[in-house]
Amino acid sequence: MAPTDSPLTPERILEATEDVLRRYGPAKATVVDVARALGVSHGSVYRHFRTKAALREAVAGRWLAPESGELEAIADGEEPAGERLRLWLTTLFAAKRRRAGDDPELFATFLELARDASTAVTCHVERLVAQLERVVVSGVRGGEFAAPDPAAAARALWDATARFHDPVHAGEWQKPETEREFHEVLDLLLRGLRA
Amino acid sequence: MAPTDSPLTPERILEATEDVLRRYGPAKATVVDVARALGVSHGSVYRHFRTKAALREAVAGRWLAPESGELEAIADGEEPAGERLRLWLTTLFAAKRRRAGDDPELFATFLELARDASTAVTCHVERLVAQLERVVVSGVRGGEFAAPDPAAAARALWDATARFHDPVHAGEWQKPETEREFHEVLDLLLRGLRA
DNA sequence: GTGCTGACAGATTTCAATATCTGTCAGCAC
DNA sequence: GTGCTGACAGATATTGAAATCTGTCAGCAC
Repeated sequence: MAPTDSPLTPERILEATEDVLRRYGPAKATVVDVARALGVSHGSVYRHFRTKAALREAVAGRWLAPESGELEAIADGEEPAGERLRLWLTTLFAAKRRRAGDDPELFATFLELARDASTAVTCHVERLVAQLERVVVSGVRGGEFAAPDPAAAARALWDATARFHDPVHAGEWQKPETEREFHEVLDLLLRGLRA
Repeated sequence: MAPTDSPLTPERILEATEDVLRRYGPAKATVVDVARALGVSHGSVYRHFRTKAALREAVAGRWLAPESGELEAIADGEEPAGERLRLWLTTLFAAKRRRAGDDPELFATFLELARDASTAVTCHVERLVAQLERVVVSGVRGGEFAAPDPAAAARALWDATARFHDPVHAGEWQKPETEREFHEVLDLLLRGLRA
């Protein structure tokens, strides 16, 4: 790739890293590849990101942010808590499934990071469980849900739907019966929460 | 290993295969190793099992059988359905966790087979979900549970507890908070089932 | 000083030669 | 005939030498 006159920013490095990851996948992508794509030496990349791991974390963070944003809008919406919960989980599952299909290489990166309990992924999960907790709390306030410990209930909702959002299960998401199984689990969980 | 005078039976081959898998793990264990342990040529092993995959399947079947037996006794017991369901799932989780710790190499074999959707593992899961369904049906009969479609409810119970029985999650089972999280999920699911 | 380069040491990965394994089968021993 | 052996072809895994990568840093250009 030819050198550019624009300055080398973290932002530009992250974009190039995403491209490289998409093209080569997490196993083959190297820092040298990223530098080559930017037309700079790899030493310059290390000026902005201390390690290769930090770079991958940053890419994952950028990739995860829109997901958590979209869900936040639902979690803090105006519908009844039951509706919101159903919509939130359905949207989460749909987003995961879409991205696993559209961006398999980036998704593989994300799966590796999840395996190592990376900071970016852990924080993302904490944010999402906190959103769930807000929905549960508002449902309890409105008399729609009964939950002595909303934080525990939110965590239980997260754990009970693991098969539909944990990337290790991504291979099963394509199967036609999965959609039905997801809704069965959702119904059972909602019945368990109702006052 | 010195040759024996006793005849070469499938049973003896399976025992030797278990030993070899325990010692070398699924990645390194070979049919030649099994034959060596038995003091015969590897051609003799192929007389009893058509392929290496068939041999691994048979080992997995033998390994899985006691688990499904123990759970069957609980599923078809006399206690109230709620108690039975709680005990069944708790026993399943405890058994998985124990075996993942005691026999890591054999457990890794089992994980590989689960990944490939092997016949032995698929049948095992079907047996277990059928047991769950019997518990749900008896709960509905006794007026303890409400479930329009017991088969779907059984499947939902299985899917919602995936994090606590699916071998891909085995790494998380050691964490101290997992026991509590399991019971939170269990409580939520039982509340969802109650009439 | 600021931003980048390119050479470097040690760790990791690649590649091709070599060895081992899987699955088959003709044939030996009983 | 029955049960096993051991050699074989093709596929797979191992190995060690060579190439590449990661992360550092002295120094060049501006």
